[in-house]
Amino acid sequence: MALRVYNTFTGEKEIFVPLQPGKAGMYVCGVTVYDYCHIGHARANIVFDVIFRYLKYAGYDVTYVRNYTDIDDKIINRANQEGVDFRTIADRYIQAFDEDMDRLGLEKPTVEPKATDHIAGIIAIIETLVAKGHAYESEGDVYYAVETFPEYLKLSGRNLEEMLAGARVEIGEKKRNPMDFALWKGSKPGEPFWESPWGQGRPGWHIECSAMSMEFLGKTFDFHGGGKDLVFPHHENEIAQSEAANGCRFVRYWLHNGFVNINSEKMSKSLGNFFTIRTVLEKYDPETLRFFILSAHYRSPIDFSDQNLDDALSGLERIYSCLAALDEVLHANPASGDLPALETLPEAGLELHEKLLQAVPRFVEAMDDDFNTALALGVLFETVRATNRFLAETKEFGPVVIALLAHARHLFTETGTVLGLFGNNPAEWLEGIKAAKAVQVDISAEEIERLIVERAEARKAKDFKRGDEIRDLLLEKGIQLLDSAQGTTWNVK
RNA sequence: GGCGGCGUAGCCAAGUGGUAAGGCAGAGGUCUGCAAAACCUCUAUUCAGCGGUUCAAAUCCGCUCGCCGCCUCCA
Repeated sequence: MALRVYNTFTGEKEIFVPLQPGKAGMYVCGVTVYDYCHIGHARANIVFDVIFRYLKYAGYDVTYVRNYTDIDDKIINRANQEGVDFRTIADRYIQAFDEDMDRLGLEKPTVEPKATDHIAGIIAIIETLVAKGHAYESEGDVYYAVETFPEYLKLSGRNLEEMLAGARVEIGEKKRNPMDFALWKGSKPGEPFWESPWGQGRPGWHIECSAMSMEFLGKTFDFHGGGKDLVFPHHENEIAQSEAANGCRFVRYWLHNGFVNINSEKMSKSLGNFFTIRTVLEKYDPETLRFFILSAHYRSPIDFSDQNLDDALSGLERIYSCLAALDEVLHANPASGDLPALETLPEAGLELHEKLLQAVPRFVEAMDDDFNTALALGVLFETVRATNRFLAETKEFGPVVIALLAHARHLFTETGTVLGLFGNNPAEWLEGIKAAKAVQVDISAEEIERLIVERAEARKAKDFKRGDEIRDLLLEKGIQLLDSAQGTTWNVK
């Protein structure tokens, strides 16, 4: 079945029909660069990274635009606090954002425009809006007159009269209607500015997205995404600006991701209950964070907690352990050929064979259904179990068996490309997790190794009492021993 | 107050009309000198509650309870 996406605009899942066959245009609101990103930003960006990857996987030629808002009141405030230029602040946090996204395994969007590089385009749209009577100049500011756009609030399903009746809307003297919003703000002394037909000033918050999306994707394009909190006013205002200026439909499918919660409450700057990405990554592996985020549907709220991250890590370890086992076998036995015919498989391989045949179609079906990554991961876990079972029961690794295992391995490589997961060398990744855990343990690796040797000697001498003593001692310190034919390894519990 | 969402096992989480995926945790078993890992089996007669529609409801409708979001900068 074809790709279906939930469109905020209609409130329904719709079959995706691209504007131009074989192509997809996507604009996602980026960050305002005045501080480090928190995990809410991580979620939004990871979610749209996966959507970008999946659209490409599905065969579309995708143009993905994600902007940096590098001029804004908050940036100016921050610059004033530090006594530096706004550019210094913006550049610092653009770099920080790039580092964070890179660590989280995000692909680079096709274009990452900055608002300040598009002032001319912004001014051009505002001029058009003024000329068409949708905007007016007022003491150096330019405002959008919401009453001139009958479809205003159609995205968020609100009612202008009722919103006006709400006491929380502050009436600015410069505005004709309290709901009008700024397209251009005249600059105060000492503030950064650009020359414009209305004097020196800077763009309002929403207009940059109208300008940049039009520049790179055209007047009408396929997807526009962002966090749920952007529906109003940001996206609503973008629609008003773009559609009034261009006289045509702005966005065809609106996608909005759910929040990251802390104790079931929205994480936000104002509540002060946020964690920055870098803080979280001091404690957790970036792929674990990514895996955690993808373990829920992108529109659902997701609760961030140590417990949930630990569970995610356990799940990811299960997958990587399976991949490490596969790689070990495949490394020792060169793979070749296609998926073997059923009748040539040993009994234990039938289930795996069947799972592998279904895996990609099921994965695709899950992703086609509004990017259901949680379901998709479920499919992969089923394959892990089938693989483990087969591995546990297989003694001889003939060409047929190897071909089957190679296909299992390939499944994870292929789906991992879409999800941005499993890209690490499994053995190395597991080793890294182990090392990270080992740091928190009150015993050195050398000491552990020494005790393992001592235990081996004791066991060789059939001194199981001493051997068990050592094992229990280590277990007490959180070290779990794993005996195998090749010797003893250890893990941090 | 207006608009919207959610409530599925101890925890996380899919499933939106056809008889409850998956993960974590837990219990028993196989393996093991004993363990661990892995594997096998088990763990929701039931989807917040109460009514209704239907041959059939976690899924649709109504009401109730609880939680959350947007309405102000916010991913």
